[in-house]
Amino acid sequence: MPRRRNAPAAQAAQASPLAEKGAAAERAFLAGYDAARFPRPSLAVDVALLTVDERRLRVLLAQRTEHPHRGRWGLLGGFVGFDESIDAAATRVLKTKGGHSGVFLEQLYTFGAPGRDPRTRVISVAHYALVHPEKLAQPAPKGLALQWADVQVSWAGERGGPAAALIDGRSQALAFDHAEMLGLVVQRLRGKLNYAPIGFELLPLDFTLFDLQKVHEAILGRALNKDSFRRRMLASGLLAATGRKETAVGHRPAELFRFKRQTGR
Amino acid sequence: MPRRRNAPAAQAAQASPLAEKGAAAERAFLAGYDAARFPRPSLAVDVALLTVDERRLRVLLAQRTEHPHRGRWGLLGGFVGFDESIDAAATRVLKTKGGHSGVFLEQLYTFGAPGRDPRTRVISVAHYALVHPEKLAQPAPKGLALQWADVQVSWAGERGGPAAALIDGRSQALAFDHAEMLGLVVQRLRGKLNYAPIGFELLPLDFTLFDLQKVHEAILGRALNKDSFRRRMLASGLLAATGRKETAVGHRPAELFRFKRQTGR
DNA sequence: AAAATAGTGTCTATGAGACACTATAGT
DNA sequence: ACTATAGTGTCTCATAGACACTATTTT
Repeated sequence: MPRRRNAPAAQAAQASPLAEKGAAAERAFLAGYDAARFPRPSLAVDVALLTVDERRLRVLLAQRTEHPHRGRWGLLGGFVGFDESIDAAATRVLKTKGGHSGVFLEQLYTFGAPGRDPRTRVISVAHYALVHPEKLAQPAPKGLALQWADVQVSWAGERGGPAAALIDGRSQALAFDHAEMLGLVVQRLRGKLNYAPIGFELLPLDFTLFDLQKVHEAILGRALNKDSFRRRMLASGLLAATGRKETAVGHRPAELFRFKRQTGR
Repeated sequence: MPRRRNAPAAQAAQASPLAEKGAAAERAFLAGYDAARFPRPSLAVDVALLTVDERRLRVLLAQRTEHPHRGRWGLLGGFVGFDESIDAAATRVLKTKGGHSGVFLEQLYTFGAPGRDPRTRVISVAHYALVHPEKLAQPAPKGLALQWADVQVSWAGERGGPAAALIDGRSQALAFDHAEMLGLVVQRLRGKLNYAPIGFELLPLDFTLFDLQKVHEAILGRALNKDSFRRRMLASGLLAATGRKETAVGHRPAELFRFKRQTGR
């Protein structure tokens, strides 16, 4: 996403006399601005960290240790600091509450219905992050109850709706509106899979074409045609053959590929 | 978008003894919660109202009458009330500052870089709205300087980047990060055109296939194949033939169609 | 008649799905 | 030898683009 800081201030610097008068007026206005005049909602971020393991789409949940919804499972969440960007807050929450960093992370949607948090008005900017299961071995930050849950949606295609999270096969009532957030994540992923190289974020450095297909199938919730999938992926130009093969697999070993990063990414 | 209010409170009502104890503790916690402990950013919405007129994609701009960026053109914006949902705020801003209601309106992305507003920390939830040019005749709310500007992007396809707004052919420096917002709107529209019936929002009730094609071309920024476009649209099942034809057009009149709304929408 | 767009028919290129077949590892 | 998956070749079908042609209105 493009982002810019305070560009207008930089433009005001190169001032004509008229512009200088306006700039002075603006400085005076800003000096007298009282930010506390209006009551303001609190701002939070929530992060759905996803992986695909054993053909299943899974999400990392944290058990809430505080009210509200104490004891309930929910996405990784936290408040945004006053001088902290939204991206930075999401990155920090993922690291300190989920123990992961350096993974794909993207903003999803902002939830702000009054009453979604019983404490006070809280706006939450929902994010999703993707990690491959090899990285899962990392120990959870100590003192945190974390658990990977299966993601299950009751709708097909990209229709949308809430998603359920299953721990040991049992559906969990999630905190706040996190079931809606999770459903929206699945919907976004399914849409994005058609045009963005998103599957690679859920795989280790080296992977086989079948591995990649299993990731796609887990996200889409349906089986894909093997032949067509192979051709599409090889034709995409995003795969670099390593020349090496799987070992110890009980059948003919498949070739290992790597993701060929786009130029300038 | 799915939305839910305070569902957890409803669930707490059907209480087992253990759950009742937890609910009591939660009520006690909430009674003692002080929302003012942490400094909080202000929350705003911005709305890019778009139309397609004479094959050009256009956006409604408002001239700022107050600091900061007084005199500059920007999207329609305003603060979110403490008890107001984000959607409601966007609808209200579109109505009171842009004079339009009953149009397609959707959340886009949330901008929250520190310093994007010189007053104080302001988070803005960017939206976009679509209206057809027949509705444009509505008079602007009095006292507001509003102006339709041409939207111009310097990038092709869905690559993304900021967009420029042109009034009388001259590019305007937009307030805040509104050039980024506008660019993101175009990117989103181009993507959405492939799978969502978005073009109809920019057309009057009755329209010809060529009208629809012109809308698509304005959004995509490139010419489309006539034959293929016709076939695709007729095959989509979204068009209802009216049996009537254009009149007074200086050439063979085309048949008028209507948008066949999806069941349940 | 000229101009301009509407609308139809047909050919070709491309990509997905289906299916059959061969290849190569572990057991 | 058997099993399981890898990987190739070929056929069919659906769809997009290109192009040619006819149709129908106003000026």
